[in-house]
Amino acid sequence: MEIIKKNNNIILTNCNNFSLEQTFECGQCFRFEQTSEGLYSGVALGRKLIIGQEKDIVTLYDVSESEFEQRWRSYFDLDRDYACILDRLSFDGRMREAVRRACGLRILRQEGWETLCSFIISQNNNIPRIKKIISSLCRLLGEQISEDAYSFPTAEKVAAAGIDGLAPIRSGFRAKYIIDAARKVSEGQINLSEIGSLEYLRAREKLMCIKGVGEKVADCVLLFAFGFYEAFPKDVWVKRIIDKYYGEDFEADYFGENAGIAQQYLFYYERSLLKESVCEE
DNA sequence: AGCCAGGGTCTGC
DNA sequence: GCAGACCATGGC
Repeated sequence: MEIIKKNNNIILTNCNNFSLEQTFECGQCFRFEQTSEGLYSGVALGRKLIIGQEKDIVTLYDVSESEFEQRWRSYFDLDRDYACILDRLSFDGRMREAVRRACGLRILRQEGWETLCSFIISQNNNIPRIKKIISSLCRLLGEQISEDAYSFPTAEKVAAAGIDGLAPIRSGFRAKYIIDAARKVSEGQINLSEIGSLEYLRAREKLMCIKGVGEKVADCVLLFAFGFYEAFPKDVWVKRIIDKYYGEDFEADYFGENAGIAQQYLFYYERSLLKESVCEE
Protein backbone atom coordinates (compact mmCIF):
# COMPACT_ATOMS: atom_id res chain seq x y z
CA MET A 1 0.00 0.00 0.00
CA GLU A 2 1.20 3.48 -0.85
CA ILE A 3 -0.20 6.71 0.53
CA ILE A 4 -0.55 9.71 -1.75
CA LYS A 5 -1.71 13.16 -0.75
CA LYS A 6 -3.62 14.96 -3.47
CA ASN A 7 -5.60 18.16 -3.05
CA ASN A 8 -7.38 17.60 0.25
CA ASN A 9 -7.66 13.86 -0.23
CA ILE A 10 -5.69 10.82 0.80
CA ILE A 11 -5.28 8.20 -1.90
CA LEU A 12 -4.24 4.66 -1.06
CA THR A 13 -2.84 2.65 -3.94
CA ASN A 14 -2.16 -1.09 -4.08
CA CYS A 15 -4.79 -1.76 -1.44
CA ASN A 16 -4.88 -5.53 -1.27
CA ASN A 17 -7.57 -7.45 0.57
CA PHE A 18 -9.64 -4.32 1.01
CA SER A 19 -13.18 -3.93 -0.27
CA LEU A 20 -15.35 -1.10 1.03
CA GLU A 21 -18.47 -2.94 -0.05
CA GLN A 22 -17.55 -6.13 1.79
CA THR A 23 -16.27 -4.28 4.83
CA PHE A 24 -19.30 -2.02 5.21
CA GLU A 25 -22.03 -4.44 4.11
CA CYS A 26 -21.04 -7.37 6.29
CA GLY A 27 -23.04 -6.41 9.36
CA GLN A 28 -20.20 -5.25 11.61
CA CYS A 29 -20.90 -1.57 11.18
CA PHE A 30 -24.22 0.26 10.94
CA ARG A 31 -23.19 3.83 10.23
CA PHE A 32 -22.00 3.83 6.61
CA GLU A 33 -24.21 3.96 3.54
CA GLN A 34 -23.48 3.83 -0.14
CA THR A 35 -24.18 7.13 -1.90
CA SER A 36 -25.73 7.58 -5.32
CA GLU A 37 -22.21 8.07 -6.72
CA GLY A 38 -21.03 4.72 -5.41
CA LEU A 39 -19.06 6.20 -2.53
CA TYR A 40 -19.53 5.33 1.13
CA SER A 41 -20.49 8.03 3.57
CA GLY A 42 -20.76 7.75 7.31
CA VAL A 43 -19.63 8.86 10.73
CA ALA A 44 -16.95 7.22 12.83
CA LEU A 45 -14.59 8.42 15.54
CA GLY A 46 -16.61 11.63 15.78
CA ARG A 47 -15.90 12.55 12.14
CA LYS A 48 -17.84 12.36 8.94
CA LEU A 49 -15.98 10.38 6.31
CA ILE A 50 -16.59 10.01 2.59
CA ILE A 51 -14.57 7.24 1.03
CA GLY A 52 -14.54 5.63 -2.39
CA GLN A 53 -12.83 2.83 -4.22
CA GLU A 54 -11.81 2.01 -7.77
CA LYS A 55 -10.31 -1.50 -7.84
CA ASP A 56 -7.30 -1.37 -5.49
CA ILE A 57 -7.27 2.41 -5.22
CA VAL A 58 -9.08 3.88 -2.22
CA THR A 59 -9.74 7.59 -1.77
CA LEU A 60 -10.54 9.27 1.54
CA TYR A 61 -12.08 12.64 0.73
CA ASP A 62 -11.21 15.79 2.61
CA VAL A 63 -8.84 14.02 4.98
CA SER A 64 -5.42 15.31 6.00
CA GLU A 65 -2.36 13.13 6.37
CA SER A 66 -2.37 13.49 10.13
CA GLU A 67 -6.07 12.64 10.35
CA PHE A 68 -5.45 9.58 8.25
CA GLU A 69 -2.61 8.44 10.47
CA GLN A 70 -4.43 9.33 13.66
CA ARG A 71 -7.79 7.83 12.87
CA TRP A 72 -8.36 5.94 9.67
CA ARG A 73 -5.25 3.78 9.45
CA SER A 74 -6.22 1.97 12.61
CA TYR A 75 -9.99 2.17 12.01
CA PHE A 76 -9.60 0.21 8.77
CA ASP A 77 -6.87 -1.92 10.36
CA LEU A 78 -4.63 -1.27 7.37
CA ASP A 79 -1.48 -2.73 8.92
CA ARG A 80 -2.87 -6.22 9.39
CA ASP A 81 -1.68 -8.79 6.86
CA TYR A 82 -5.00 -10.21 5.65
CA ALA A 83 -3.38 -12.16 2.82
CA CYS A 84 -1.48 -14.17 5.38
CA ILE A 85 -4.44 -14.59 7.75
CA LEU A 86 -6.81 -15.70 4.97
CA ASP A 87 -4.23 -18.07 3.64
CA ARG A 88 -3.88 -19.71 7.04
CA LEU A 89 -7.64 -19.91 7.56
CA SER A 90 -7.98 -21.59 4.18
CA PHE A 91 -6.92 -24.90 5.66
CA ASP A 92 -10.70 -25.24 5.84
CA GLY A 93 -12.48 -25.95 2.55
CA ARG A 94 -15.49 -23.77 3.25
CA MET A 95 -13.27 -20.84 4.18
CA ARG A 96 -11.34 -21.37 0.95
CA GLU A 97 -14.65 -21.07 -0.89
CA ALA A 98 -15.67 -17.97 1.07
CA VAL A 99 -12.32 -16.28 0.40
CA ARG A 100 -12.54 -17.16 -3.28
CA ARG A 101 -15.79 -15.19 -3.51
CA ALA A 102 -14.83 -12.26 -1.31
CA CYS A 103 -11.35 -11.53 0.00
CA GLY A 104 -11.62 -7.85 0.90
CA LEU A 105 -13.56 -7.93 4.12
CA ARG A 106 -11.71 -6.30 7.00
CA ILE A 107 -12.69 -6.24 10.64
CA LEU A 108 -12.92 -2.57 11.57
CA ARG A 109 -11.55 -1.25 14.84
CA GLN A 110 -14.66 0.59 15.99
CA GLU A 111 -15.26 2.61 19.13
CA GLY A 112 -16.07 0.64 22.25
CA TRP A 113 -19.14 2.43 23.52
CA GLU A 114 -20.72 2.80 20.09
CA THR A 115 -20.16 -0.87 19.33
CA LEU A 116 -21.51 -2.00 22.68
CA CYS A 117 -24.63 0.10 22.31
CA SER A 118 -25.11 -0.89 18.67
CA PHE A 119 -24.99 -4.62 19.34
CA ILE A 120 -27.34 -4.31 22.29
CA ILE A 121 -29.74 -2.76 19.79
CA SER A 122 -29.01 -5.59 17.34
CA GLN A 123 -30.57 -8.30 19.47
CA ASN A 124 -33.52 -10.06 17.90
CA ASN A 125 -33.51 -7.40 15.21
CA ASN A 126 -32.66 -7.04 11.55
CA ILE A 127 -29.90 -4.95 9.98
CA PRO A 128 -32.04 -2.27 8.26
CA ARG A 129 -33.92 -1.57 11.48
CA ILE A 130 -30.75 -1.63 13.59
CA LYS A 131 -29.39 1.07 11.28
CA LYS A 132 -32.58 3.07 11.59
CA ILE A 133 -32.61 2.97 15.39
CA ILE A 134 -28.92 3.90 15.66
CA SER A 135 -29.41 6.72 13.21
CA SER A 136 -32.29 8.19 15.20
CA LEU A 137 -30.34 7.76 18.45
CA CYS A 138 -27.54 9.84 16.97
CA ARG A 139 -29.94 12.48 15.67
CA LEU A 140 -31.66 12.60 19.04
CA LEU A 141 -28.66 12.79 21.36
CA GLY A 142 -25.49 13.13 19.29
CA GLU A 143 -23.65 16.28 18.26
CA GLN A 144 -24.40 17.68 14.85
CA ILE A 145 -21.10 17.58 12.97
CA SER A 146 -22.34 18.55 9.53
CA GLU A 147 -25.59 19.30 7.78
CA ASP A 148 -26.65 15.66 7.64
CA ALA A 149 -24.31 13.95 10.10
CA TYR A 150 -24.45 13.38 13.84
CA SER A 151 -21.89 11.83 16.15
CA PHE A 152 -22.70 8.84 18.30
CA PRO A 153 -23.90 10.18 21.68
CA THR A 154 -21.72 9.63 24.74
CA ALA A 155 -22.72 7.15 27.42
CA GLU A 156 -23.29 10.11 29.77
CA LYS A 157 -25.72 11.71 27.36
CA VAL A 158 -27.63 8.47 26.88
CA ALA A 159 -27.72 7.74 30.62
CA ALA A 160 -29.11 11.21 31.25
CA ALA A 161 -31.88 10.66 28.73
CA GLY A 162 -33.25 7.67 30.61
CA ILE A 163 -35.61 5.03 29.29
CA ASP A 164 -38.42 7.52 28.62
CA GLY A 165 -36.01 9.84 26.85
CA LEU A 166 -35.23 7.05 24.39
CA ALA A 167 -38.87 6.58 23.42
CA PRO A 168 -38.51 8.44 20.08
CA ILE A 169 -35.96 5.96 18.73
CA ARG A 170 -38.44 3.09 19.11
CA SER A 171 -35.93 0.52 20.28
CA GLY A 172 -38.63 -1.40 22.11
CA PHE A 173 -37.61 -3.70 24.97
CA ARG A 174 -33.94 -2.88 24.31
CA ALA A 175 -34.24 0.62 25.80
CA LYS A 176 -33.74 -0.65 29.35
CA TYR A 177 -30.61 -2.50 28.24
CA ILE A 178 -29.20 0.58 26.52
CA ILE A 179 -29.73 2.59 29.69
CA ASP A 180 -28.13 -0.06 31.89
CA ALA A 181 -25.08 -0.07 29.62
CA ALA A 182 -24.94 3.73 29.55
CA ARG A 183 -25.08 3.91 33.35
CA LYS A 184 -22.45 1.25 33.93
CA VAL A 185 -20.10 2.86 31.41
CA SER A 186 -20.61 6.46 32.48
CA GLU A 187 -20.38 5.66 36.19
CA GLY A 188 -17.17 3.72 35.64
CA GLN A 189 -18.51 0.34 36.74
CA ILE A 190 -17.40 -0.82 33.31
CA ASN A 191 -14.17 0.78 32.19
CA LEU A 192 -14.13 0.40 28.44
CA SER A 193 -10.58 1.71 28.13
CA GLU A 194 -9.28 -1.28 30.05
CA ILE A 195 -11.34 -3.98 28.32
CA GLY A 196 -8.79 -4.37 25.55
CA SER A 197 -5.98 -5.18 27.97
CA LEU A 198 -7.88 -7.96 29.73
CA GLU A 199 -7.78 -11.60 28.83
CA TYR A 200 -10.52 -12.55 26.37
CA LEU A 201 -12.71 -14.49 28.80
CA ARG A 202 -12.31 -11.87 31.54
CA ALA A 203 -13.28 -9.11 29.15
CA ARG A 204 -16.27 -11.12 28.00
CA GLU A 205 -17.40 -11.75 31.55
CA LYS A 206 -17.11 -8.04 32.29
CA LEU A 207 -19.30 -7.01 29.37
CA MET A 208 -21.86 -9.66 30.26
CA CYS A 209 -22.52 -7.91 33.58
CA ILE A 210 -24.59 -5.48 31.52
CA LYS A 211 -28.26 -6.35 31.16
CA GLY A 212 -29.02 -7.38 27.61
CA VAL A 213 -25.43 -8.43 26.91
CA GLY A 214 -25.05 -12.17 26.50
CA GLU A 215 -22.35 -14.21 24.83
CA LYS A 216 -23.17 -13.18 21.26
CA VAL A 217 -23.36 -9.43 21.88
CA ALA A 218 -20.21 -9.54 24.03
CA ASP A 219 -18.32 -11.40 21.30
CA CYS A 220 -19.38 -8.87 18.67
CA VAL A 221 -18.13 -6.01 20.82
CA LEU A 222 -14.86 -7.78 21.60
CA LEU A 223 -14.29 -8.59 17.94
CA PHE A 224 -15.44 -5.37 16.29
CA ALA A 225 -14.11 -2.85 18.80
CA PHE A 226 -11.38 -4.38 20.90
CA GLY A 227 -9.37 -6.60 18.58
CA PHE A 228 -10.19 -9.95 20.14
CA TYR A 229 -9.94 -11.94 16.93
CA GLU A 230 -10.51 -15.22 18.74
CA ALA A 231 -14.08 -14.12 19.59
CA PHE A 232 -16.60 -16.08 17.53
CA PRO A 233 -20.09 -14.52 17.71
CA LYS A 234 -22.81 -17.10 17.13
CA ASP A 235 -25.99 -15.56 15.81
CA VAL A 236 -28.77 -17.36 13.95
CA TRP A 237 -26.82 -17.21 10.68
CA VAL A 238 -23.62 -18.64 12.13
CA LYS A 239 -25.57 -21.40 13.87
CA ARG A 240 -27.15 -22.18 10.53
CA ILE A 241 -23.71 -22.25 8.88
CA ILE A 242 -22.37 -24.61 11.54
CA ASP A 243 -25.34 -26.93 11.10
CA LYS A 244 -25.04 -26.87 7.33
CA TYR A 245 -21.27 -27.26 6.84
CA TYR A 246 -19.72 -28.52 10.05
CA GLY A 247 -22.15 -30.37 12.28
CA GLU A 248 -22.62 -31.12 15.95
CA ASP A 249 -19.04 -31.42 17.18
CA PHE A 250 -17.91 -28.01 15.90
CA GLU A 251 -15.98 -25.96 18.48
CA ALA A 252 -15.38 -22.22 18.27
CA ASP A 253 -11.61 -22.75 18.59
CA TYR A 254 -11.55 -24.79 15.36
CA PHE A 255 -10.35 -21.68 13.53
CA GLY A 256 -7.88 -20.69 16.26
CA GLU A 257 -6.67 -17.19 17.03
CA ASN A 258 -8.46 -15.65 14.03
CA ALA A 259 -11.79 -17.41 14.50
CA GLY A 260 -13.64 -14.10 14.48
CA ILE A 261 -12.32 -13.20 11.04
CA ALA A 262 -13.33 -16.63 9.75
CA GLN A 263 -16.75 -16.16 11.30
CA GLN A 264 -17.24 -12.85 9.52
CA TYR A 265 -16.14 -14.27 6.17
CA LEU A 266 -18.54 -17.20 6.53
CA PHE A 267 -21.36 -14.87 7.60
CA TYR A 268 -20.82 -12.69 4.54
CA TYR A 269 -20.44 -15.74 2.29
CA GLU A 270 -23.68 -17.39 3.39
CA ARG A 271 -25.68 -14.18 3.08
CA SER A 272 -24.29 -13.53 -0.40
CA LEU A 273 -25.43 -17.02 -1.43
CA LEU A 274 -28.94 -16.11 -0.33
CA LYS A 275 -28.94 -12.78 -2.18
CA GLU A 276 -27.77 -14.61 -5.28
CA SER A 277 -30.60 -17.12 -5.14
CA VAL A 278 -33.15 -14.34 -4.61
CA CYS A 279 -31.82 -12.49 -7.67
CA GLU A 280 -32.28 -15.55 -9.85
CA GLU A 281 -36.05 -15.47 -9.36
C1' DA B 1 -52.06 -13.11 9.81
C1' DG B 2 -47.97 -14.93 11.07
C1' DC B 3 -43.09 -15.28 10.85
C1' DC B 4 -38.57 -13.56 11.33
C1' DA B 5 -34.70 -10.49 12.61
C1' DG B 6 -26.38 -10.41 13.99
C1' DG B 7 -30.57 -12.51 21.49
C1' DG B 8 -31.26 -12.17 26.31
C1' DT B 9 -33.83 -12.81 30.63
C1' DC B 10 -36.53 -15.24 33.61
C1' DT B 11 -38.74 -19.24 35.27
C1' DG B 12 -39.26 -24.02 35.98
C1' DC B 13 -37.40 -28.50 35.82
C1' DG C 1 -27.36 -27.22 32.40
C1' DC C 2 -31.51 -26.91 29.26
C1' DA C 3 -36.27 -25.84 27.34
C1' DG C 4 -39.78 -22.56 26.61
C1' DA C 5 -42.40 -18.19 27.15
C1' DC C 6 -41.77 -13.61 26.57
C1' DC C 7 -39.95 -9.36 25.16
C1' DA C 8 -41.24 -4.31 21.01
C1' DT C 9 -41.09 -3.20 16.43
C1' DG C 10 -41.41 -3.26 11.50
C1' DG C 11 -40.99 -5.56 6.94
C1' DC C 12 -42.58 -9.06 4.11
